Amino acid sequence: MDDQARIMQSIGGVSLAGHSVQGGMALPPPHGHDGTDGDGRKQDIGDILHQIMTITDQSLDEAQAKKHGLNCHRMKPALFSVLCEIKEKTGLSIRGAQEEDPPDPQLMRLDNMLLAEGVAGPEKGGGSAAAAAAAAASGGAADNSIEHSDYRAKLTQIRQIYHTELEKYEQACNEFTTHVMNLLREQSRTRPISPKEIERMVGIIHRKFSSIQMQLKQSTCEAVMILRSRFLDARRKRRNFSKQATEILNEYFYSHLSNPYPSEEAKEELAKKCSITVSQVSNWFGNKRIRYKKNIGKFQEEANLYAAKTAVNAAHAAAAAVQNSQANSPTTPNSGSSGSFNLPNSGDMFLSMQSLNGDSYQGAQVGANVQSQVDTLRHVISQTAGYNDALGGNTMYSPHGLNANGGWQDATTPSSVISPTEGPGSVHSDTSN
DNA sequence: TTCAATGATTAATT
DNA sequence: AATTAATCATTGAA
Repeated sequence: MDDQARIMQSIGGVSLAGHSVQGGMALPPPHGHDGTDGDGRKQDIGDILHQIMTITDQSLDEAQAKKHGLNCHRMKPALFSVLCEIKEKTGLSIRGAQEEDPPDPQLMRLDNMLLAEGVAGPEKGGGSAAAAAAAAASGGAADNSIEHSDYRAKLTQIRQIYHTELEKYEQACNEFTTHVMNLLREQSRTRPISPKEIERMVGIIHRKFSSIQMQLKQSTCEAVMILRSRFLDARRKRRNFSKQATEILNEYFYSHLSNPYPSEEAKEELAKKCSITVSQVSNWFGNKRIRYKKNIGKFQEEANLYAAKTAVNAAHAAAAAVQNSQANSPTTPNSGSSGSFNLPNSGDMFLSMQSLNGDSYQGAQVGANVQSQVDTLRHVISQTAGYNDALGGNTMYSPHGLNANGGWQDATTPSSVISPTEGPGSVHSDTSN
């Protein structure tokens, strides 16, 4: 009972003091009259602590009243700041180390991948538009793009899910953060909470949410990878090139048999003509070279076919070239070999064509295009010559620029003529499956 | 179903 | 970076 009375009295005192403070003047408290200022403050603090200790015993109304009283006490700000400081120090010592952790490398990887796959980042409307344009530009690639449109549709689906989920998370995170911040700010009126602490709390919340986000990103990445492996693995969805494209490629190949390495520009040209990509052209030539070299006999028929195809033009052009060189015009301009694969300046050196079937070619220096025409001519010659030298099995002759070591020397070879009637069925070395 | 043909990928090489 | 050689995975004809 006695305690209670004293408390009530103190409350009255505190309230009074508070009011006086609010009034604008920091008057000494009622108890402060008896001695020094220090004594009064001590008394104040004692009172406050006492009140805090006993506040749980009070009824709600009383507690509210007391709270108000405490809030208005003139010592409150100072005490709070001191308490904040103490908390700050202890809190920091507890978990001060993991303040600014570096960005998670795994998260970064995921982010990069999502960005690369076009899941994260800006809406790739341009991408689909470009693809559509490419499809429109190239009729042959239509089926290809249809294939990809399926992939794109699925990717867009993933993308949408990812973005809505991400947005949801973000929104939830923000909501939660503001909620917590409000709560803490509210509490900071009655509890010593420093801004730094709030900040830290926000950081913790963000970390938690970002770990959830990481899971989302991880599963999205997985989904994309699966989609990718199913749709974009070209080995699975291999399409044969159109007959036309193969034709063009073969024409080039056999008319440049001495050096079937199209320059970058030539590749681009071929790619455009065949409605395929440059790397596809490179693949094709890579495969062709190796397979041709491995089993020339098998390709003989094909070679002759394409040789015959271009024979007329080539013969024409070659004749013109020879005439030109005989007329000692030093540079042979494009002798317009049928318009196709006219290497503009393919870096081919001037070739001294001495030994075309042993004949010494007096035209000494002609351009690469002529060389290719000569290649073609060789086929024609070989075809008409009918030089059946009994290539029953794998007698490796070195036709054209293919030297004994298996390299394509652009120098001319002393090619004795080729057997045209050599059926397939020599060594089948590529059929390793 | 089988199997050669073929486009793509990969590791090694230059 | 381009190419070779080996290999993979699919296509399409038989």
